[in-house]
Amino acid sequence: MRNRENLIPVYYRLAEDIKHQIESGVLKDGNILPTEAQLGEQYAISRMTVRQGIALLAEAGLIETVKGKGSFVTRLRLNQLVIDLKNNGTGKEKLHYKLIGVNLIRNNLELARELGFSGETNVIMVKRLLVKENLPVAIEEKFLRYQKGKPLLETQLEYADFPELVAKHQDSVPVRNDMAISVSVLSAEQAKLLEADEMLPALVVKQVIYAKEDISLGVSIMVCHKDRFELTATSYPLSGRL
Amino acid sequence: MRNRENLIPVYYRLAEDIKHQIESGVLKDGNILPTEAQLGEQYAISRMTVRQGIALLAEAGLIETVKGKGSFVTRLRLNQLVIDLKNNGTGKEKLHYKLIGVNLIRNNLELARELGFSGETNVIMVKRLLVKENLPVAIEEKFLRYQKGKPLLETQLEYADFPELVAKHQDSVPVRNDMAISVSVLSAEQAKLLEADEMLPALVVKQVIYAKEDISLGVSIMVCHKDRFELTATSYPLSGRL
DNA sequence: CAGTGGTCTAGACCACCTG
DNA sequence: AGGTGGTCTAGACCACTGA
Repeated sequence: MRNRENLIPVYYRLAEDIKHQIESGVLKDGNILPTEAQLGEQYAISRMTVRQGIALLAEAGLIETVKGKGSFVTRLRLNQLVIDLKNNGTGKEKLHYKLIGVNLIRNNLELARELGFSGETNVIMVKRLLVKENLPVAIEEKFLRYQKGKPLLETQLEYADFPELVAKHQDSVPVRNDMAISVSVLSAEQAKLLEADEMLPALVVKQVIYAKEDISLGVSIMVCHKDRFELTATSYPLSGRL
Repeated sequence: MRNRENLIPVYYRLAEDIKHQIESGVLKDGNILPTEAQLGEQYAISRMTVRQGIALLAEAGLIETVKGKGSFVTRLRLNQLVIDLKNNGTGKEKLHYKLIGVNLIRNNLELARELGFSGETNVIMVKRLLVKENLPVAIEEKFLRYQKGKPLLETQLEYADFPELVAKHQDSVPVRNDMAISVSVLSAEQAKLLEADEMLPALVVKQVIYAKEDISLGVSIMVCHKDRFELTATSYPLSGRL
């Protein structure tokens, strides 16, 4: 059964059929799917093509396959949410970045150790303000390993997001980004920058970018105005494309 | 080149080889990979097997393939972080759940509309306290569509996490979970439950569970003590299994 | 036009699970 | 032992890209 008249691939149709059966409750959590051979017969397609469809469903988290047993419907992993740092902040309005300052902090072992920058005691600190419609939204402080011969370009400082900035500045390849979300209150200095009251509660987002083998490449701390910034996440991307 | 002596599949070795080339900087962002035919020749394997390895890399977000052109190294999507609601909270210590109350709120159109429960005006509200080592960590309020003949069992109320609870209580299949993270201050009542001071800043995590076609099935609001709860996320799961 | 990735086949052998 | 999914092959045709 080659893919004639209709442009969408057969394995994709198979995957969608099963997906709809799951979402409508025909196939329930824990149910076993027909075997790959059976599905191949039903759809009159070869087993490898069936497997391609099965793989899509497994990737989306709708089913799990167990060697020697079969494929089983699983509850979607709705406990895993994806937070997309782009399209995040406060609505669709464009954010502007206002550079406050760039410092090279030399030989501060204390700081370097705190940032996890083993073997490097010179730290670059970048501080900038996120502005939306002339209203300050958050303060960003970024700490980077000093890297000889890799200057920070003006344009990078103004526009690049954090993982991108690290990638541009480092020879090492960033492979992981860890995030911690917590709550604080604004200091006098922070309140002034954000044009808000001191002691106002604030959302604090800390990121650490790692190269392979857990080598820390950079740390970013965002202090966000509580009424002008909201973090959102959704489970959807994990089960996307189907 | 069948898979002899070594137990790991060939396509997996291929994927790991390329992964290491990317992580060590041999292959850089934007570089094109050898064609599938070339890789097949290099590794002395068939093209379908090469494609299996390529698919792994694409799934992990390390490369992107473009029809008619080739496969290209991409920067990892470190802007997408995954929040895993299990293993989240405050360390590895086990959380206990203390049920505060269950209410059936009848014919409250205002509330039902606010929750997005179209066509259903009866709402079940579950309130419970998250406790760690005898210290209250967060207050949870869950709102569920009333569903005839689907009682909430004691055990579910005590242990089930929110998406699971919704799945158990509803006939509809949950397919999406949206989350919003914001900041608030404790009310007098909340402060009392959390054994904390009134007006203390608090992390607020709101979740909405949907069935297909954006039908809202349930809403959960967690108010977390700022010093006893921290949300963490990592980019790792998206690029996992390699 | 030649080259690329995307789809698909009809086989094969294997490792794993269950009765 | 018989059934399942996991791996792999050696072909084939297609749609898309670029020169």
